[in-house]
Amino acid sequence: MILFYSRGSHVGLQRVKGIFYVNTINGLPCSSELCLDSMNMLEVQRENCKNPAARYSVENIWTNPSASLNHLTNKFARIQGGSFVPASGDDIMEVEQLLAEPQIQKDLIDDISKMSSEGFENCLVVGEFACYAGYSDQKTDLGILDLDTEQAGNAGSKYEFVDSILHEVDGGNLNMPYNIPCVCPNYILDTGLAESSQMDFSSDSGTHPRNLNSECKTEGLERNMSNIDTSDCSHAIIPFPAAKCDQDTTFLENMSIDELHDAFRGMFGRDTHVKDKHWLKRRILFGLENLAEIDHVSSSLLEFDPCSNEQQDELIWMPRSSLPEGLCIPFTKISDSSPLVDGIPENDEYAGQVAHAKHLTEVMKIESGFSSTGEKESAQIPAKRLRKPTRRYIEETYELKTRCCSGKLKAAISSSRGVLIPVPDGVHVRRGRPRKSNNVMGDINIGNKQQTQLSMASIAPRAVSTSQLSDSESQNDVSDDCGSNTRRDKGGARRKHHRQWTLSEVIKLVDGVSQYGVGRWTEIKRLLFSASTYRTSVDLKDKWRNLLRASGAQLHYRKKVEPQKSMSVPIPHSVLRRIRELSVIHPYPRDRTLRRAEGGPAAISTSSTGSRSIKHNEHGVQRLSHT
DNA sequence: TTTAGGG
DNA sequence: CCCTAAA
Repeated sequence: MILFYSRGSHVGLQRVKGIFYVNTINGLPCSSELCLDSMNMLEVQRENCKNPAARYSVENIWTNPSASLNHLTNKFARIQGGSFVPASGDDIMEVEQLLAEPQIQKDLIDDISKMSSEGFENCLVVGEFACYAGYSDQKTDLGILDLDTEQAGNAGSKYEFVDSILHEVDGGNLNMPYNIPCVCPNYILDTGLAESSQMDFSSDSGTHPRNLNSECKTEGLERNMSNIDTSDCSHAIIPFPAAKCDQDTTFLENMSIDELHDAFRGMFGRDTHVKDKHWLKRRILFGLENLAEIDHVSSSLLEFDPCSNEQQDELIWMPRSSLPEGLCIPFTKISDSSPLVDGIPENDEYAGQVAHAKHLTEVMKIESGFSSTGEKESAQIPAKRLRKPTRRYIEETYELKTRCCSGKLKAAISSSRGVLIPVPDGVHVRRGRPRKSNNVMGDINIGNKQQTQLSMASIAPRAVSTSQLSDSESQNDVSDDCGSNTRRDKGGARRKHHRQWTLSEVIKLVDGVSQYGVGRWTEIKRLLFSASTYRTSVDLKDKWRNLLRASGAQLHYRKKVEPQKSMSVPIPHSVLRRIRELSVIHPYPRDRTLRRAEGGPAAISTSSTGSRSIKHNEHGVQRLSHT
């Protein structure tokens, strides 16, 4: 059985009584567990659910399509014969693409369908494995899952398809109301990189070379599928070791259902209610086949038991042979930093999921979750297909998280019907300039009506320190960030916090202009203002314009030297003079009229050839600045 | 994306 | 500072 993990995703597996639970994905705990027993079985189990009725398994899909399986999309790990093989980047599909582009998904489906129609039904394909909730009535077209049951005993059955989503997708009706957050944000992953590097998987890659998927393909597929391009299906197909079952089925032939159940229980430590003999036989055989190997694998893999209260549990991490370096994160790390559900009642599934989504800050829409009791399916046959949120959404969510952490929440999240909807900035927050007052929070004045729509907007007043900005350049150059919350996203944002220009900045700007000339704002910004992130090149330009005005360089025709009217930061005359000189050499306003107004004599006397004179003039400027 | 210029 | 057109 193959489960997918997206490129860079990591799955933490825990083995309990021969069943492998996927308890973490990308280091984040799963709210719903993916249970993999030692065979080709996949189960979905509610977390912390003691109710056996709420235990979902593929058995149900196999035998009872109306079983209340909640939807599950997984692309985690590649597992064959009980060995855990991380899929290499080449033969997995980008989950993001899958989720983002339905067309791609359709392509995959087309591929699979094509193969299916060409007689490759014997392959096990778990691409975008989707389990269906509320898949009711007699419509048992769960893809090849049924086919599996029917052909389990066929001598030629070596592979089987599991494509439970094809029909629905083709009908444009794919329902995935509940997504396991299999793709975890990278910025969460990043937090644990340093620690994770300590983990050593070197022995794994060497110990289990046979687990590499390339071999998986060569073992079985190329034999029977040599005539097709394996790249078409390499992401999804593995050999299914049912063939060997056929060889040994004889000794199980005579067993009754009950006996098979006993054997099943003895092997997997749990009961099954599946009545299908073929299914039971194959599973038992498969379990026998792979038990030894699994034990070997689990013992040789890195064992990591964060919760060591259960002796038999082993946390197994994927070998990182084909994984990006340093992406494995100890489970405890993440679980510590991002609690799954904190402070939320366990039985409140919805709230828990919302919290889950919030914690993951991941693009996760929850439309319908597990119902706590067990009644579920009929009520909710959601009609919406879950799509990967747009990049915009992700960014906003990320920003939201960031701002949440910094106490400056400006976006609102409103939840309706379980769908998390990010409210872009500016939708609810009135945009506008603060009134003439110095109230920096002026732009936070929000209409009451709109404020009611803010479900969780808390705009923490921040200490305004404009007046505290001293002239010491070092201080004001280093201190930034806090007030530089520039938000230029369309749709409006709050006005950038006014940052007073200090004298040092002005001098720096003047220097920059003298060095690089007027108009090279980007260059000046990069070379002189690289430290101050809050000053953009546009800011420099604006400031220069203001300086020109202030220095009276452009206002010759008016009041000549109107010294600083009411500048909060008085600019020394020397600097003003320097600005004037520069304005002569680098006339900023290209306007002819102004140019005429500012009088040419000075320009002619100091400079003759425009740009050439920059350096020449620079010295004069420098001298001026020192005075 | 950067610059110029109006607001 | 913001916004936009233009390059």
